[in-house]
Amino acid sequence: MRKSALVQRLEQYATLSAGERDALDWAERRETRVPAGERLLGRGENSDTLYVVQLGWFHAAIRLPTGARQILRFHFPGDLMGTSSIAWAQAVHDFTAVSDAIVSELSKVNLGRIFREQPRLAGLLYAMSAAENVALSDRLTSVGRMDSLQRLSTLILDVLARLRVTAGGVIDSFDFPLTQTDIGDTVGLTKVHVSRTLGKMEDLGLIQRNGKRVRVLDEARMIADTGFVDRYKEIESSWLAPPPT
Amino acid sequence: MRKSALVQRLEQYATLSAGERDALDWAERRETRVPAGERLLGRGENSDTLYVVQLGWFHAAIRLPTGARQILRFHFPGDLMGTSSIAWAQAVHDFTAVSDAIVSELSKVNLGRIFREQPRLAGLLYAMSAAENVALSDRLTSVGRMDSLQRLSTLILDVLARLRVTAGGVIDSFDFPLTQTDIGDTVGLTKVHVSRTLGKMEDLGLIQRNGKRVRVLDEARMIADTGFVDRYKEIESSWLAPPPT
DNA sequence: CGTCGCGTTGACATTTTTCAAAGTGGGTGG
DNA sequence: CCACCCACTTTGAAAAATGTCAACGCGACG
Repeated sequence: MRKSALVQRLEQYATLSAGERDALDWAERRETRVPAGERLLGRGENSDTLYVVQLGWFHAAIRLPTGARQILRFHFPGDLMGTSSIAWAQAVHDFTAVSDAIVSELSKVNLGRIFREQPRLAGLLYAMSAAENVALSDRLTSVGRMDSLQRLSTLILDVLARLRVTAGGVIDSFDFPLTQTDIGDTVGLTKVHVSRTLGKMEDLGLIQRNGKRVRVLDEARMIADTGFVDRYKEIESSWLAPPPT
Repeated sequence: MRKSALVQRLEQYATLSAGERDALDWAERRETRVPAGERLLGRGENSDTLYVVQLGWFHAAIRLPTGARQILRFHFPGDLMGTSSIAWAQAVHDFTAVSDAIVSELSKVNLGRIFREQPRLAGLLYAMSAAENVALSDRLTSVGRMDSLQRLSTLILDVLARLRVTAGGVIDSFDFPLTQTDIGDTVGLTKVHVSRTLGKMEDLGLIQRNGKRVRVLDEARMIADTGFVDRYKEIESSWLAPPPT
């Protein structure tokens, strides 16, 4: 069996013991393919399970009564999806595959078991949840207090930073599988304004586009202009005791 | 010794065992008074401890290089503050007392001990963190996809819902200790526009103001207009096993 | 070949910001 | 007790950013 993406993620932050790895392997079930564009879980549906992204992108979104949509967050391989619904019996957000994807399930009950038997894993998951919190805070700051160009810059820098974690090297271009409507729903702009602003960013020499591919040309200027901070490089776990042996 | 507000909060979600209560009492240290307007912790400062709000309001904020500020979240009694910084050695946000307040400290190391010895508490804290994520998501949705009137409505409804949790009854007015600059920094508007929009809400008969006091007159219409969902009523914890005895 | 989703562009409308000034009220020192 | 001050709120007019509506282009796909 392939090593779970969640195990790989956690191993970036701490060395896992065999027992910890086994506990995760045991808890994850039922790998499922999800084709691009398909919704994995809709708001209001019962949710007694979480999902681990093994491959591909997802997004989490809320839909307003008016039909408007806010995309809250993207989920990459190794992310635990659906934690936001853990405190309620029904899902709070929609989860939709942005690209062809594979997930495995981790039931809430099994998560409870991990909390009981593998306290350090629990702590790491807690830290990941806190990191998610900060990512949302950064997006909120961007949407609440920046203009359109800065919002798109932070989005691109953010995606770049997250991809670099798994890519293992420094990348400066990537495939951006979102439509401009999706992008607008992420940063709080209209698709029309997204189109104009991306055009302007190209004119300014900040980025270069080729179909769905985006190349970042002047990362330094984009960072200076937005105050972007890459928070994905590390997470602190020294407050957690070493694992049981 | 007074019962910790965190214990009270958790007891709303699950019946705590004596061992769980003791573990929390033991972990919390050093109550401190914080006068209104004082900053408890600034971004970038070392943070090896979390804070439990015992009394009063705080807000968590980010400051941009430009000087702009985004207020991310308000913390009420029973909230665990600083969890967002748990994955980093330095604080990520500023925490400022909105009103005169009292906090106690809960060091990260003691939190680690709770995770090891009281797995169900760990699970409850995880659920609280997930709930915090959802609250941020709701704010992001409001700022990203609603106009000024709706943003202010959701803010007022949100504060109202959170105060009702502790007030124990249905309240329809409350003291709002924020300046209009603060409010604007919360919902992504200028103080000038906040002033205008609050005036309009009064004209429309949605609210009524008296100094710093706000009375909600037409909650039904505000809810219908925003799709607001009160998520503070309950949190699910049935995926957690009963506490050790 | 036609259709459909997506991106682009233009003209115009609306919302929100900016800048400036005046009003208000609570607190403080004389 | 009064006068002043300071932070905050309110108001107006003009500017800027963003949204809306509509048309067109383009490529993928049946």
